[in-house]
Amino acid sequence: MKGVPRIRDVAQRAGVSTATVSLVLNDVSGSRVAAATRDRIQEAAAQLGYRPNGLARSLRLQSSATIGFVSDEIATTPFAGQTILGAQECAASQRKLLMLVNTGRDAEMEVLEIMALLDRQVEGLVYASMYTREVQLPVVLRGRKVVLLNCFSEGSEVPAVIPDEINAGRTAARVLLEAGHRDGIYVIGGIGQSEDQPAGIFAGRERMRGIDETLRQAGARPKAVINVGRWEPASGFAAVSQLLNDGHKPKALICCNDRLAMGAYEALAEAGLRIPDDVSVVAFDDQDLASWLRPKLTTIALPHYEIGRLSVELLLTDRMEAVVHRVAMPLRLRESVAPVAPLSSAHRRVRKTSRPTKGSA
Amino acid sequence: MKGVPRIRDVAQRAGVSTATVSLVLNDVSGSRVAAATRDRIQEAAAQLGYRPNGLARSLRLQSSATIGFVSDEIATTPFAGQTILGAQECAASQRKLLMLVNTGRDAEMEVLEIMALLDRQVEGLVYASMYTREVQLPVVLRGRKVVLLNCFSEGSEVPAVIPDEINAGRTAARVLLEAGHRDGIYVIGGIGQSEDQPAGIFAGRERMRGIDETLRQAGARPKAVINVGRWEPASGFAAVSQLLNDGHKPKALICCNDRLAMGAYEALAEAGLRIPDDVSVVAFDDQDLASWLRPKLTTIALPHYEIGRLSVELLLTDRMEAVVHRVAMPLRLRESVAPVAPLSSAHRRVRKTSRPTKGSA
DNA sequence: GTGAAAGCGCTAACAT
DNA sequence: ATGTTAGCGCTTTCAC
Repeated sequence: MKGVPRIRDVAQRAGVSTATVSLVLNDVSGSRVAAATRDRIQEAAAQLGYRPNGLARSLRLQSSATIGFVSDEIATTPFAGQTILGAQECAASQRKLLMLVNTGRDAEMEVLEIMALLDRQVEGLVYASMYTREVQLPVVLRGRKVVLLNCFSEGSEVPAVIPDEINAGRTAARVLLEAGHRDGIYVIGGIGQSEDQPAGIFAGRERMRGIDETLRQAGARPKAVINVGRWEPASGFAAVSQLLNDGHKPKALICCNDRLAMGAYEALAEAGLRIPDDVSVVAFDDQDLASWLRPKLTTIALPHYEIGRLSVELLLTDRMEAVVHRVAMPLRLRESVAPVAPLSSAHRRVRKTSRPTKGSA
Repeated sequence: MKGVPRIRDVAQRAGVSTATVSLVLNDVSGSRVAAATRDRIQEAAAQLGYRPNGLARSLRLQSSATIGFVSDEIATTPFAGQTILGAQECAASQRKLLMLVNTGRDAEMEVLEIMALLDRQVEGLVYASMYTREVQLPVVLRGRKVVLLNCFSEGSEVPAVIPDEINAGRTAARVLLEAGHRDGIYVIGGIGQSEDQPAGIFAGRERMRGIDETLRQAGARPKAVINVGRWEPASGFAAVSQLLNDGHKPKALICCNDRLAMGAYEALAEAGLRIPDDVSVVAFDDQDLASWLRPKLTTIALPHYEIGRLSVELLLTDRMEAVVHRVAMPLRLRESVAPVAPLSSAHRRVRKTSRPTKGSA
């Protein structure tokens, strides 16, 4: 025997047929193999370092034990890493492998890449978007076993997994309300309306819904909602600077993502306002950035890992109903929210946030 | 014919044997098939929407057209996304698929995951580390076709691809020198020595080497090198605050990564020092963060994409010599470096950096 | 209890 | 110019 050992080599060495080796190695239930033979086979396999050829096995079994992961932009955004990790770990737990493919938002490429996956007989596909949005299910995917990750598609009968943005909005509002804030609340970001997105972006619309609802239920409402098209630090800085220049005196800011909050931090600092003493800030996403800011940013986390994990789990457990699964977005309580100006009349509420220790880093 | 069409179905429909279909569809060079037959086959295949079964094909061809990507931590760090993207795109350009696996730094898991890949007959493997370091090539990988990504292994005969950190260090120093800085240069980070890493981290050692060398060649040297164990914003803040408190008057800071620079920005701001007017700052990595800072950070970029791409290219072109490929780290010239205090004697040098427009966002 | 043989879907050497 | 056949490495009836 030369090269990689085959089942035939194991059979030969153990003095049995390949059929018996297969039975033993796969531990087939209803098979009656003598204990002695069994041992001989196990030993032979071990000695040779035999490992079944997965390709041959897959061909015979008509199942590849792989799943395809299609993403529009593997890159950028904190989304990628944790999402893929969640998907991969879930797949691994069922002894499945993930085949990764990236389409770069190019429709033609997308078809090609998906076909490459299909040709390899993947058992199912995850179709992932890097930011939450509605998508048109690619035609090549119709009738396939697929789950949508971080996107959804009205009318196409496939399950989808997205973050529960509405509840995240509620959480953000609640954090502020529980700290006693009712007045002077400003929202930076809004629905994220822009030329490209005249109706705003999904996260923006949903977060606003939750914020508005919860505030209203408490009889409060934002002093103003500043729509921002690009949710980047520079826009956050511009928006908040403007606000301050216009004479507004915010007591609390809900920033529609961490990056806007970063800009807000700068603008507040420049105006000599301290966080959270003068102004409380709460945001969304929980990028790494959030814990790099000083004081550390209280934010509602995108559940990247869980979204990836659940998508694959649905696939593997064959839960293919056209349901939109909304994954909870957990609150990361840090240092940027403080109770509203504690009056001399003693402490108003429990204070969960530790006071930011200025200059201690 | 029911279900997915097979080569047999195409053959039947075109009235030929499967062999001929294979010849035509694979466009085999030395084969003489009548143009008419050829057309009939093409048409039949098209009508049926026939696609060869990749598993069967791979089994027959003894080549799976897949490559394995093993990483210690798919997650965190900006590394993941772009690196995987580079690897995937390069693979795709050769019609190969990437199988992704993550070991979570668990040695036992690592072996299992790698075996899963090997069982699937991957044609080669990329073994990736999320931060540059020396690794011990896992025994299961010995004798396999593997390239090390962002890591290297003395003594194991495999190629490695890492960022060219030494030259990055030189670049950082050069940027400052070219802006006229010679005195008052401080390095924040150093070799990154800590309890865990008593000899410092690879990036730290190499960056320092390049910095020292270039500075020395210009007859300059850092006023001080502040070693920092954890290269995070908080440490950068602490280090620079300390410096300032101790009465130092830095004119330029080389921060060993962007995150340290973020902390440095804060410390400088708190001390009322402006960047780049009072202090120039240059850093390494080019995380997203770098362009979020105000003023935008001049930094030497980690070539994530190229590292991923090159690793796969080496694998696919079979360049398996045990060479350490050092990928250039490009300079991202932004706003955080300014010429040293322009004397009344007119402009000293070309000024490439645009003046940071305070407050314009 | 174990082995012989068929067959997963494809390609390639060899016939014709 | 096209068809026949063997075989990639494995699993799984079905005989014995």
